[in-house]
Amino acid sequence: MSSKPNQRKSKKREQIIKTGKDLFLRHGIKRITVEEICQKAGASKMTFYKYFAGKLALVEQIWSRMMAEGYSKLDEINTMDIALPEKIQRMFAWKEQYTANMSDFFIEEIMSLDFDINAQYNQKFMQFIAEAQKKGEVRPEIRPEFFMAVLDKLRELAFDEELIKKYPNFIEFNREIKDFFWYGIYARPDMEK
Amino acid sequence: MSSKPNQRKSKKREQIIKTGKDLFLRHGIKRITVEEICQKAGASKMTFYKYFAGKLALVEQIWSRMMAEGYSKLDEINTMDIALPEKIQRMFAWKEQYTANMSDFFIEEIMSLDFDINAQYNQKFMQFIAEAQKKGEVRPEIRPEFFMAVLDKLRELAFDEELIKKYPNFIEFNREIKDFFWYGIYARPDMEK
DNA sequence: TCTATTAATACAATATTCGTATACTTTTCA
DNA sequence: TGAAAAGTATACGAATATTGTATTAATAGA
Repeated sequence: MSSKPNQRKSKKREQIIKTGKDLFLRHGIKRITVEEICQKAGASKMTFYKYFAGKLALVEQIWSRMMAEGYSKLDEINTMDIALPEKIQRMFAWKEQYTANMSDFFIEEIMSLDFDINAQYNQKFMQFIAEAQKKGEVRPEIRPEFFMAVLDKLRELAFDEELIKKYPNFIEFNREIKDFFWYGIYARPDMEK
Repeated sequence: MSSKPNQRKSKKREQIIKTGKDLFLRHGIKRITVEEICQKAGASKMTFYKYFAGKLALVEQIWSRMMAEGYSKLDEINTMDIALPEKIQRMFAWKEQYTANMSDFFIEEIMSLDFDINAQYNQKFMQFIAEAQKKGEVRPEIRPEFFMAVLDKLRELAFDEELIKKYPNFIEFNREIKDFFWYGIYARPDMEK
């Protein structure tokens, strides 16, 4: 009765995702062709297009899964009975480790695409802040809408080529933004670096 | 009186080589475009084509320099007053460290091209063997011509896709070949692994 | 065996990359 | 300073590579 077969469970599909992720993370998106993924994944091109509308659809699937991991981690850390600075530190630590083997190329490219999942993640993040606000860990007068606007603006910085050049890599640059964001927000800027 | 100006000393030229090397090692040759190199090197395409006939010419230049480093190291180790096994071990150690941050892609691609410099390196290597032979460290009945033939045949293995798949990466595979080569050659196969 | 899935190949439509021509600006240094 | 050398920006046709689909055949699981 199921018009769509067990597409989610196809081994080939999983193999394509796995291979694609590996290649994208290492080399970035534009450098990798569908055919290369298929070849390395041991699947034919037809199979690829059966499961994905195109290269970007695959990227979105991969990114979505990665963001899901982010969700879990965010939740996990948020549930912990520790202070905000400690949470933030742990989140950064996790993210740093998580992005350690992503090439700058990939990060830069993925930032320039905007998938729905990103918006969802933002929302999740807003909630996190709102909760911290309720606990009095973040200045209460800041509005969620302002958060969003600031986040957007800061993201725009990611396209300032000249600025980026001043950093050894994109991860460093990203950390700078995050640091500013947090230290500008947090009520006690004396937290350990 | 010099018809060719100081092309060898051009800063842009050096920058292109440096950038190209970095990108090629990380991602392999076919993935990188001339324009990308130029952009990252801060040079215009015209400048690129002024100094290099094309992408492959740049690759050859880069590879040539790397091989030159290999020469020096080979010489340096060979001059040392140590036994052959120790020399071999040091050469391997150096090569491993040297190739550690080369992507498999680059290694695979560079092997499939045959630049003159490779032949020269082979010759150098033959000399090294010949000397070891004189000292009685390698079986004396093996002829240089045989060395060459064996080397060629072993290199052909590098195109056996099926075989390569059995190894975690190209470097591992390479080590297997080298190990076979040496242990098959060396008079005392009991040398430490 | 029947049905799903996958493969192999060829293909037109597109997109990308190459390498050069042209006209221009900046650097170098005698 | 001013001529020579080095480099830039842009545009472009030609060559190549990539995409996504159609077709036909092979293969594996229930």
